[in-house]
Amino acid sequence: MSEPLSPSAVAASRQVRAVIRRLRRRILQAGDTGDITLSQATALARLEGSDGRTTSDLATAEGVRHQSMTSTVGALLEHGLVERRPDPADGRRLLITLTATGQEKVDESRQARSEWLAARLQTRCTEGERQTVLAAMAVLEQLVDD
Amino acid sequence: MSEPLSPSAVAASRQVRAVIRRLRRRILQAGDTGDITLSQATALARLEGSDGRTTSDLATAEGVRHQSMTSTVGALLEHGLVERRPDPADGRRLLITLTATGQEKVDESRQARSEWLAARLQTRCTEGERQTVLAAMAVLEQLVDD
DNA sequence: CGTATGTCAGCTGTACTGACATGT
DNA sequence: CACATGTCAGTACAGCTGACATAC
Repeated sequence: MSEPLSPSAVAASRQVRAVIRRLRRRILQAGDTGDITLSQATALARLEGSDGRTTSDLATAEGVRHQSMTSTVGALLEHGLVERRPDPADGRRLLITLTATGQEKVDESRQARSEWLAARLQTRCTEGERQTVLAAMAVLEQLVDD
Repeated sequence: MSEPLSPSAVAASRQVRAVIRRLRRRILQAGDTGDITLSQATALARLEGSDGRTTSDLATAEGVRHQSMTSTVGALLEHGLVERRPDPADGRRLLITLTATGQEKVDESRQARSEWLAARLQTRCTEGERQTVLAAMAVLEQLVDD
């Protein structure tokens, strides 16, 4: 319990907390694209190139509860951006796929640089810096998992 | 302007967003002292070492509307963590200061929230991984600044 | 008067927990 | 039976806008 923490652990902890607070605010602030919300757009992007993913699957990928993803997917359904069909192999599952409109939306978002962070990573970072960020995210992701 | 985004920019953007969502939830969970919320704790921390700041002042510092800060400060008042006194020089202003209990809370919250992440960075990462995280945070911090 | 400060009410976005039905 | 999937209801948090009073 009172094991000494290395300077880098303390420094990294403080830095991570400060950065995620600021990043989160900026991302949410820049997230108003008009018609669909940020969490909807994020889930939509994850469906690209998939034959069908379940709500629970998406929830795990996004790190939220499956109940939360149900409402996100529900909004996408109402917008006609995704459709559902039952999994013939497992009656509990409903497979979510992009509709043609949904696919257009994904392309549109990407083309229009609706992702504030992606645009900044592109224009204000070197490839090496982006690789560093990716590596760090892999490290942090492990820490979140139990 | 309309340059295509590199794969690493798109991948890093997605990863960062997923990781900050998970980290934030874990940090909230770990720092849950049961009484005050994260935004309250953040505002409280900003009052440390101050002779008195206004809600508008705090709102600007946190990058939120003054109406939003009013409710945050209101909660802190109800908890007895801050107190208000009118500014003798300007009748519109109410100066907010920490109470003794509020100062205790600042220290408490800071400890509770930073320990979880620091401990994990210590026990589950190598020194090299911690340096990678620190490097990535420096990169991301630049992106938040205008 | 215009501007700044502060409050109140109502809304949205996001994600949570709990309870429940159903299918494997 | 336990477990996974999905839905619905209710709650919490954090921010927003609009309307208003008050003080400079």
